[in-house]
Amino acid sequence: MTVENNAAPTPAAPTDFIRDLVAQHLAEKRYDGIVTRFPPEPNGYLHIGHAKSICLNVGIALENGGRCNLRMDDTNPTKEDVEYVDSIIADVKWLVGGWADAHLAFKSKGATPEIRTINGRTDYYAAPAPAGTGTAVEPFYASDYFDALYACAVELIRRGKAYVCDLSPEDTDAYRGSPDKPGKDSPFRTRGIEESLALFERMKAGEFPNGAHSLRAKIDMASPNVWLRDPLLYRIRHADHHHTGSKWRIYPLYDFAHCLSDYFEGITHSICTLEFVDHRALYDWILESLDLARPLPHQYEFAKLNLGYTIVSKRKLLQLVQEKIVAGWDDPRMPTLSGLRRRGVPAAAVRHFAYNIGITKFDSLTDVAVFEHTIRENLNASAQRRLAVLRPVKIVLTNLAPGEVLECDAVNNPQDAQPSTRKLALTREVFIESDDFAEVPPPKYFRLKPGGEVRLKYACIIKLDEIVKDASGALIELRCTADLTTRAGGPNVDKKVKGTIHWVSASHCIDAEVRLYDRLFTVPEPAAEEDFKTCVNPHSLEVIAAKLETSLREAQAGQPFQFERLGYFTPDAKESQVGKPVFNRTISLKDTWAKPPGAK
RNA sequence: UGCUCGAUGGUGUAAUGGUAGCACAAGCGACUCUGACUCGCUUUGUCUAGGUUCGAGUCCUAGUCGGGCAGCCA
Repeated sequence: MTVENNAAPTPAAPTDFIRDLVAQHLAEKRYDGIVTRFPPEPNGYLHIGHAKSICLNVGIALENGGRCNLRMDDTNPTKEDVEYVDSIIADVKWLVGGWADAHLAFKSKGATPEIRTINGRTDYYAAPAPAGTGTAVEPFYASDYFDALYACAVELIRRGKAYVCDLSPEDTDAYRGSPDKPGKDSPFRTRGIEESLALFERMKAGEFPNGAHSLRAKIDMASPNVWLRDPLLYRIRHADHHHTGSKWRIYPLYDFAHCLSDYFEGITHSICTLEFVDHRALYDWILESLDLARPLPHQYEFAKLNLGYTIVSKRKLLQLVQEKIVAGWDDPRMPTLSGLRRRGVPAAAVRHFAYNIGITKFDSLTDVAVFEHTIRENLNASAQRRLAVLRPVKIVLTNLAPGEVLECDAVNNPQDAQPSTRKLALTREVFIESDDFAEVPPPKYFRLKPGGEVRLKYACIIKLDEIVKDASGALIELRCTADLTTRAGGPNVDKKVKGTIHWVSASHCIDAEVRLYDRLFTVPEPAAEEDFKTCVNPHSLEVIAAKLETSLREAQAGQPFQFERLGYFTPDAKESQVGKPVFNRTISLKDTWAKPPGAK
């Protein structure tokens, strides 16, 4: 069980053109209630771009007292897998948990659409699981509609609006023409209804090899919209399906399955990304061709997320996984929800980000700094502070006796209304960060330098007396004097020095592995490269052996900490154990000083 | 050069015919036992040209530039 952080509320609902439309439709009483859906294909893990869509769809449901169905858009058995189904469920629950759980809808496990008769017409309805009854639930599956979809396809054929075509895939392609040139009618376009019906049934029975026939909508081969040039509705695929097993030998295509799935579920607003704009005419055509009994859903499109220094494409992320450029879909460097979670990014921060970036139809590139800001903002409020030294340099406080232990009170989180404290042990030997010492300090260096003073946070001010090196000139230790009058309760506790640094006692600390993550790509727009893999950041992961204050030994997986002056760190959910923690750096603290001129 | 969608500071977004605002970023300063946080200040914007209007980022026309579309993927 990992510690979840959903403390920060998601900010007030934004407004955007889609929410405006929803409000308008509600005012017009176009629908009884608002139903959206999030329809991932289980062919990869969900990423930060999906989070934008989830927050939009679930957010609209939440704001309007409606629901958002989680639906597997699983019409292509050759690319899909239960591993992905499981990860999608876990990631969506994580993202929505503590925020809008009541509006994320599942169906009863094993349920298939109810078949009803409305005004003499056969109708299919896929109901959500009743709330609070404790029945087992699962996501909606487009594949649960295969029977209903088949019936709709038969109905289309009967109405003369679809036909079985025998053209090969290559010929189908050639007949389609190109955007600026009309296509050509298939010779099978005029085939009789009965013949198409019989052929379609034999396709279903598995009598033909892949590609031998297809079911096509009869629309207009000369349409300027290529998606209206008799698009395929069904293809033959002799493949088993992760959810329906070996039952089907034909599978519907996206355009046919999606609009009808929306209809079966009573979706009102079917929100998708811009690349589907051209498909909207087909979406409407299919639904309008069937004389359906209930109000029809409508499709609205928004621009998907593009994030700086990030790849937001399941296909490309899959390549990183398959080629082992990363350790898996949940590698903390991945922009997947699993990766972000493992990295220590709170779900609330992802949600906040999704709300901050807005919803438009402009294809933009969001600065990754916006995301980093929401992560820091969330963690600053929620993360307990601890002291840790990543790259230790030994200090000997010469005026402390060996074995002497001075207790110090350290604040756990200064952002808390009533900050609590914990005890830290100050001993003769301590470690400080190597960055916090400079033998030849640059200008305005506030940290430890020869003859200089610095405060050990929560302890006292120390003065550097002597730098000890070995014969080769390598640093052995720094010998300092501790001014114990500057400790809490001491007469000079208020003495000011420019620098305060973090430290850990050499005898009261633990050794732990810490993984320092940096951005996975070296360029702002890796997707725009000829080959995005050529700009993978070779320094995106550095594993170090750090010295941590002893209380960190008990850190729970998923629990966020701020290592003071360094950044936010979270025990790795897979490899960290209580007693032997392994920390992932979620994100560094903002550093407005260390940046050398001209550096990144 | 078919169809389609779009264009507001460096980035992202708001303003629904009436004072161009917010966030991030950047810069300066204050505060500080985290060079963090917080606070204050500052820089920078309506693609172009016409038109409608008392008034246009918003409406109209034309242009420019950019995105998407020709999988038996979704």
